[in-house]
Amino acid sequence: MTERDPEAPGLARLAGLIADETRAACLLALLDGRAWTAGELARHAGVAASTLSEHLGKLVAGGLLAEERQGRHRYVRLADERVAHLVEDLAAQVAPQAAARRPRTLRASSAGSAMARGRTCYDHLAGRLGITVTDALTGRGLLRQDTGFALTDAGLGWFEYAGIALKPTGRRPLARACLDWTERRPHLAGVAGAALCRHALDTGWCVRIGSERAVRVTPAGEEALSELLGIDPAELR
Amino acid sequence: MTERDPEAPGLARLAGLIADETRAACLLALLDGRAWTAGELARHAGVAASTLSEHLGKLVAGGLLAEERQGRHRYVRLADERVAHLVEDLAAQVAPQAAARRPRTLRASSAGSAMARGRTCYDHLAGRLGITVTDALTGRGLLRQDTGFALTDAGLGWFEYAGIALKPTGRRPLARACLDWTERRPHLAGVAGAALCRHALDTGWCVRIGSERAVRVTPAGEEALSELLGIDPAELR
DNA sequence: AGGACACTTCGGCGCCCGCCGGACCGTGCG
DNA sequence: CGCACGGTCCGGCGGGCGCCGAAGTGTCCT
Repeated sequence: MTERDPEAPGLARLAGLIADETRAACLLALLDGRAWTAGELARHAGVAASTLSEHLGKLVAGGLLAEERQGRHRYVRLADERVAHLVEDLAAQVAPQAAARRPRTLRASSAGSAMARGRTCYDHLAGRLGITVTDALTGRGLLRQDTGFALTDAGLGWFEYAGIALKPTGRRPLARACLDWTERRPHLAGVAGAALCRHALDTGWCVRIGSERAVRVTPAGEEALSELLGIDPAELR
Repeated sequence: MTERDPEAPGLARLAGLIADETRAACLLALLDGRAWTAGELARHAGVAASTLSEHLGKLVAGGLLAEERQGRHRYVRLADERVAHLVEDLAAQVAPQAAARRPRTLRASSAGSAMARGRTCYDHLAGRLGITVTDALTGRGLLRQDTGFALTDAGLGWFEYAGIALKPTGRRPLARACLDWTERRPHLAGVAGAALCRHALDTGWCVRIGSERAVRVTPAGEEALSELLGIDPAELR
């Protein structure tokens, strides 16, 4: 009959890179958008350094990770935004089942709630913080979600007014919806999402909690978000 | 250190479903949006019926496929639009490497060109046809791609004028970009893309070529697309 | 009723791959 | 300079899984 699609082997190989629990754990950890050392990932994943070294080799060879060697350290991060998008989407597909199990231990629950309040998702804001900002933009007519997902002209003006530069880079879309897997709702990603997140961290609207992906809104951030987007500070706590 | 993400096992399991070449071939085949019998897929993939039966069992159990049993036939199709999106995205990630190898045999090349001219991608139009229509919508101010991807108000009016109903279904976005993996450019998917494709097939603007994913524009279709979107019929040949 | 056919179940085979520990190599620090 | 340490390479082990053919079940046709 018709021959098997020629891209089937490539598809299988790509999926195979993610199909290992240890590698999956690495990719999820790297979703914070930062570079980790091989050792950190090995401890995080709970396997021997030698094992993780091989995993990194495969992920780098497969184009999912970019590496940067500094002295005796090997730093790796997600190769680009496309890979982050891919992992997000896969994780979001899994989430519906995960939503069924509720937080078990107190510690997991409180750690979970910090993450649920606000975190970074690769290079943009996510969690309730990300949703709140996205909703505020939409409610003020700066972002259009009813017929797709795009900034309006007023939205472009808002970014300019707020002093957040949006420089178009290659083919990456200016605005893109990223499905949050705790809130199960779309939030702002793409160039605009990344610029907003960077601005928020640079100007001190948010700070990272420890070395984790979770972020916290500062008093200065509350004031700025209230003024620029009419967000009630209580929503962020 | 910090514990491994709790969704790592789920992510690995999901990817594992796609990580087999035979299952990948099935998923790609099913991207045409139609239901295939187990036997058809077995012949397509070139494995024994018994082998394929087991694969289908896993894909269905994993939620990637929906099945429908009719008499002695087992029909399967992609479970929903989310799954189609996922497979598309993974395939698009693979495509860059595939683009390097050019068509080899004449037969593959001509079969490829029919697919490249126009085809369905799950439930919307893709290939050069999909791109041309998307570009025409964008050029006429009906679709906005510069700040994201969304229909404009004029675009909503166009669909109404053309007699294509857009009924919002659940959470599925009205317009969404789908990256075409032959053209490497975004084309219209989502509710609007599906409605447009269905309308095109129902009213005879396009017909399927054989039992494949490839579609051909009819003379009536050329006239309609020229009148409604100013598309030069020569672009579609 | 009987036979053809689509699909499923089962047992067995063989390969692939993730894991580890131990040896090795290079960097950085005291 | 030498030791500690991060990372890599290698051999070997074990489990998981995709494959098949043969036997079994249910459906449709004649």
